[in-house]
Amino acid sequence: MFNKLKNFIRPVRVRIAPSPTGNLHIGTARTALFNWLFAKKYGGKFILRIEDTDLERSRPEFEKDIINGLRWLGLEWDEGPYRQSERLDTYEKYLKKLFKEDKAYYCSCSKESLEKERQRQMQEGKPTIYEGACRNKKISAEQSQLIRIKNSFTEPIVFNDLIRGDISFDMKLIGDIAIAKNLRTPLYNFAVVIDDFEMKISHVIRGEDHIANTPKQILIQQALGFPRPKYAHLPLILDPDRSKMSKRFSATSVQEYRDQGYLPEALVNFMALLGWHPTTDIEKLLLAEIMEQFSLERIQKGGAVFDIQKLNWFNAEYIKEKTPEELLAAIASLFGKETIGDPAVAIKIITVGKPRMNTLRDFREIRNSFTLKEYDRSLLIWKNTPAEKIKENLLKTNEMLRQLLVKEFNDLKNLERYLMPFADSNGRGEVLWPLRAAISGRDKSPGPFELMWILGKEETLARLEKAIQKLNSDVE
RNA sequence: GGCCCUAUCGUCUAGUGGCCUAGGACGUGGCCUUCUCAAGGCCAAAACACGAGUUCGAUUCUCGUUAGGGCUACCA
Repeated sequence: MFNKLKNFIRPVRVRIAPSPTGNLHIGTARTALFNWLFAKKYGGKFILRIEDTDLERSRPEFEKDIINGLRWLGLEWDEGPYRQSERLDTYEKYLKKLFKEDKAYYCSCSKESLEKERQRQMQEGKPTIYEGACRNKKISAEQSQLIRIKNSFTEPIVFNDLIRGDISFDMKLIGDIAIAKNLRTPLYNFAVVIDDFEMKISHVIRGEDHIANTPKQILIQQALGFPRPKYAHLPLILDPDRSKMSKRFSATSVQEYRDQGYLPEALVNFMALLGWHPTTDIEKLLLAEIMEQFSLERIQKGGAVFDIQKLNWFNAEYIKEKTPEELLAAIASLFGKETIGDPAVAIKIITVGKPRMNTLRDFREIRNSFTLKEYDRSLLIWKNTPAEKIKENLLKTNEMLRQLLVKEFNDLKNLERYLMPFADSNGRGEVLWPLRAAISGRDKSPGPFELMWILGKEETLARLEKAIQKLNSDVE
């Protein structure tokens, strides 16, 4: 019984097949994520295949970026990376097989004539197809421009998409598609079909933009007698104008988000929710938790707009969960040790700044907010309190703080316990506002105790003196 | 132009014929907390594209319209 079942249920093997013609794209990363989730959920294998058949545009540094990006996101692969450029013998073998069986032929049409034909068809309102002018011409390999496959389908091809249901294509509208430039240079649709077969891919999970390629790939599969994998086409990630995500609106590469100080947990969580939804109302989920509840049935059909606000919220949430030490390490590795300065101070800044951070990059801005800028005397005045009273309170707090040991200054709780009774008896606003204003020099800032804790005794007292002088000179 | 896909709050979505007075999250607004700003807590506004069917009953099923998107390479 079990063996019988095994004949029908193939082991789950999925792949991510990026082409190294650019940095790891958000869309590719999300496709990788869904493939990874599917593989892990069903105990299958996740395979990485680099589709570098386009020699002109493929670059090793992009491959490196893709690999680093997937690792950073925590999407480790079980097999690979395979490279199509290293598999040319295999493609040639199958190309020869097609020739031998009279299923492929050389085409000598020039790029220009093909383009002209295409334009003409479009103007006449006809579908743009290659009708097979060279099909029976017996063109030699030397005269050839490219290799085409014979499409003799008269019936439509219907395939079942796991997300969208049956999709049907009229094969007469597809024509004899190009599958290779020559025996050593396969084209995308051909290389994909060969590799998916050779790598025993069970489920092809990819972006919606590949729906139109599917009948072409099935055509090649059938010519070669390959089994058909199951298909699932994911909705696209969209820009705010609902077109396919592009650089026009926002950063499109994973690298850019990492550089901007986004955490991998946040990006993974956010990307998973672009087209998929958990089974409960809890949206904040780690990779392993998403995997637990993942299923293709819960994937949306329509495209999803990339909403940076929600990404920011996720990122802020995950930042709040980290310890200051963890954040310090992440910031140091991202921007270099020199942006941090004194680690002891940096830890304090992060502790105070954490609720204000959307990204790790915000650290710099928060750190800079502690430098004292020139400010107006009126900033020190709380509501309608007389300047004399303000000065009096400032003098008193200055005096109290002066008596504290440096060690006592470094204890945030102690600082607060020490000063609060005075503030309570003289009015919190009248004491705390001028204190905070004097130390920060700004109308908006963290609380006075936090500021003093970060700046230390010496700097705090210096700033207080300065404020008192301001009040003295202008009070006359 | 042709082919294909899609359609619930501004955005991501729940919803599989009655549990819907359409639920959650982000964002937005308000209130509370409070020395300011954040953070936090509470509350609110905000959507089934339209038109025909099917049905006792449609957000949910069917058809059409409209709107959006994708593909249309010797790129992947």
